[in-house]
Amino acid sequence: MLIGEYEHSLDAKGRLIMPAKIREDIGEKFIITKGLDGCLFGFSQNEWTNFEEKLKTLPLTNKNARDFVRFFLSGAIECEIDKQGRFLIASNLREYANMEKEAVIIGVGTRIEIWNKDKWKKYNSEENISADEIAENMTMLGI
Amino acid sequence: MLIGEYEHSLDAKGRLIMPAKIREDIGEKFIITKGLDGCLFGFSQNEWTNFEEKLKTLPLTNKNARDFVRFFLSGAIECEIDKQGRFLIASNLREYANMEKEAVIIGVGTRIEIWNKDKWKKYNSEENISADEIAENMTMLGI
DNA sequence: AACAAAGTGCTTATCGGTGAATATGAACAT
DNA sequence: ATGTTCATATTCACCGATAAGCACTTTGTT
Repeated sequence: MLIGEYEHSLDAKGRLIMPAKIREDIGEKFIITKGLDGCLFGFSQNEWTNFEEKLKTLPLTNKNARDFVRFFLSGAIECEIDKQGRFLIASNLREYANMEKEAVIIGVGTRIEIWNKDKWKKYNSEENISADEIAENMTMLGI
Repeated sequence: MLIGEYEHSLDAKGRLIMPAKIREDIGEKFIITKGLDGCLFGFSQNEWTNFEEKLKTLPLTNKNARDFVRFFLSGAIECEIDKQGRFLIASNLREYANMEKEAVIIGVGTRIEIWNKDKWKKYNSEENISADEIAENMTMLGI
């Protein structure tokens, strides 16, 4: 189970440290893709192959399906954690998520998310994340 | 599994580098053909025969189906990757996809797609996909 | 035969990715 | 407080992938 929030910084070549506590769970090789709200998603191999299998079944003839598959697969890349615990974030993904220097990695259960630090702070300070409100919405989901 | 997004440029003779990370999966010889949404499709030998099989099952009696099959088969050409990792895009296909200089190759699971860079950027900036839609689809697929 | 156009192959320079070495800092035990 | 260990940050050097230019070969046309 992926949890926690970790701050780290990219080096000159766009590499980022994978927090020690997450390394085990995510595996030595894992996949990152474009995510929602301007962050990047990171999946373990297991979670990812699961997802791929489902994408494969979508029909080529349906435009919506094509768009969806293109978004995730073209945005995806396999990463490997090097001996020093770092991994490279491909330049197009760095661009997509506005990663320059300071980054935040958070664990969200089945995946991790990688954020530009400022964006993450801002996202948290906005009132859209009042805990009360979230709690209220949860009741609808039956929790 | 073909994934990722790679930018490269055609040389004066219409050759394009096959990204190193894709070369293995697609094979030394592969097939490209006209694709949907104004790009070119590229298949490994295996995926191509797979695709052909599917086309074969379409009913000859249906005009739509006949058009569909003609579209893909008439445009198809076998390509070979040279010692320097490049392949030639036939002139009729270059014309079809408006390939001049800058190109983008993306992996989409069972195939690659080759886009004119500007066209690809434009495609991405259009709201083909909204975050909500993606989120919705993700839940449906159980991610 | 002469020429143009298209395809193929080679060479070189540059840049990004990769690995190693070292420095910094936090956590913990003595 | 001191030293030890582990995790993270930073810098540097090297290597391979790619871009670009050029030359040669093949093919087709006049």
